[in-house]
Amino acid sequence: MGLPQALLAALSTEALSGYDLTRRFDGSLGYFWQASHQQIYRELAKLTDKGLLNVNTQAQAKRPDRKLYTLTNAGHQALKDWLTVSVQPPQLRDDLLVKLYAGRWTEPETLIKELKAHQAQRQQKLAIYQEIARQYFSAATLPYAEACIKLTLDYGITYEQAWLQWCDQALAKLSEFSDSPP
Amino acid sequence: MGLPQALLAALSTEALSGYDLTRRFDGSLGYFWQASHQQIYRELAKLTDKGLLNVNTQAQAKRPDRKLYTLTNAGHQALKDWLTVSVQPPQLRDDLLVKLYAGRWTEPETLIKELKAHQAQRQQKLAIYQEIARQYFSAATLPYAEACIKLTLDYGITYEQAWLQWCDQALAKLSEFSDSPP
DNA sequence: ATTCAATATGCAACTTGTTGCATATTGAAT
DNA sequence: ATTCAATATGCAACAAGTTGCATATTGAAT
Repeated sequence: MGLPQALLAALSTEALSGYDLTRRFDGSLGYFWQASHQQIYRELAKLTDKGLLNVNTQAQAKRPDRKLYTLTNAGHQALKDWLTVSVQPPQLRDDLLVKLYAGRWTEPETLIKELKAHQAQRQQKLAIYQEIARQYFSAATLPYAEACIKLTLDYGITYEQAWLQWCDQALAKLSEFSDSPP
Repeated sequence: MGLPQALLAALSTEALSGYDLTRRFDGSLGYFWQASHQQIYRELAKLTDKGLLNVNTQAQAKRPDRKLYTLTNAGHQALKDWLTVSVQPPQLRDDLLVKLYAGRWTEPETLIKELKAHQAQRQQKLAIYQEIARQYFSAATLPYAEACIKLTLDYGITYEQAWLQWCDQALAKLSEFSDSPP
């Protein structure tokens, strides 16, 4: 239960189409919540049914109609209500850790290779987060709304940095069991 | 796609019943993969159908039968094969970050309260991880199999520490916008 | 001319995960 | 005497997420 709220949150400051939202979930929003366009369209229909969203269909000359969604008063209230209800920390489900748990059944080299692939991906993500922080959130003082969003970005940066730090240690430890020179 | 492998991994070193596995997922394994008993029983049936698991039903005097599961050769091979196929980093889905993203629609005090609740939970988890590390993994040198498992524990410790570090910053930042004294 | 990427939406089938319920026994606590 | 926790398994219904497919147009590239 987080996608409905993520959609409400995204639509709380601007009117967006399903397509726009899909791209939001590739970027900013997507750094802490992912959703495919199929999920988004389905959920938008549900939220509209529940009376939380308004649809404003814009006919376009030569393209499919754009359906712009905005919050109804009920939608806005639902978002505010949710903000006061406590939520649980997410459950961790990480294939890589399952692999390490069963690591005895493969060579250290296999694990090292996998870790390095993840390391490269994480480094990229971290660089992106840092670039966003530099470009959009480098002001000395931010207003409350932006400061809140910056906290999510800070989270991403802290998290990726911690992951990379752990990865370095893990690689060092595994190389102790490896025959081939590092 | 990780539950089947987590089950195979758990059963790769000992024969266990569904009930045993359920408790494993409350502890060690559960720190990086969660599953309810319903999921576990369903998946065990599936894996048995596929010929990856053997069942050895033990009639017990006055209790329901215990079904002890072990890996077949095919099951063991499936686990080994999976270890060589690369997996993707997990997708992040965190309600708390969605809340911060939409933080402008509520008071900083609401967010602070929520963060502190999560902080307490995380501190507890960290303490548990550290205690396990102290009790079972404090030897100067561990054999490969144990060293691999220790890496998953190290991950948990690094992750929770990083989270708590971020949380401190976040609380400090939010208190700047709060009327009430910290 | 044709392919390809981007724009824009959506259905259907499937897998995975959650919630609620159901059964049956033992032993300890109230 | 009765309740409660632990042991031990499972079904059914639902919600959430994934995968594959389908449609239709524009403009740029080959």
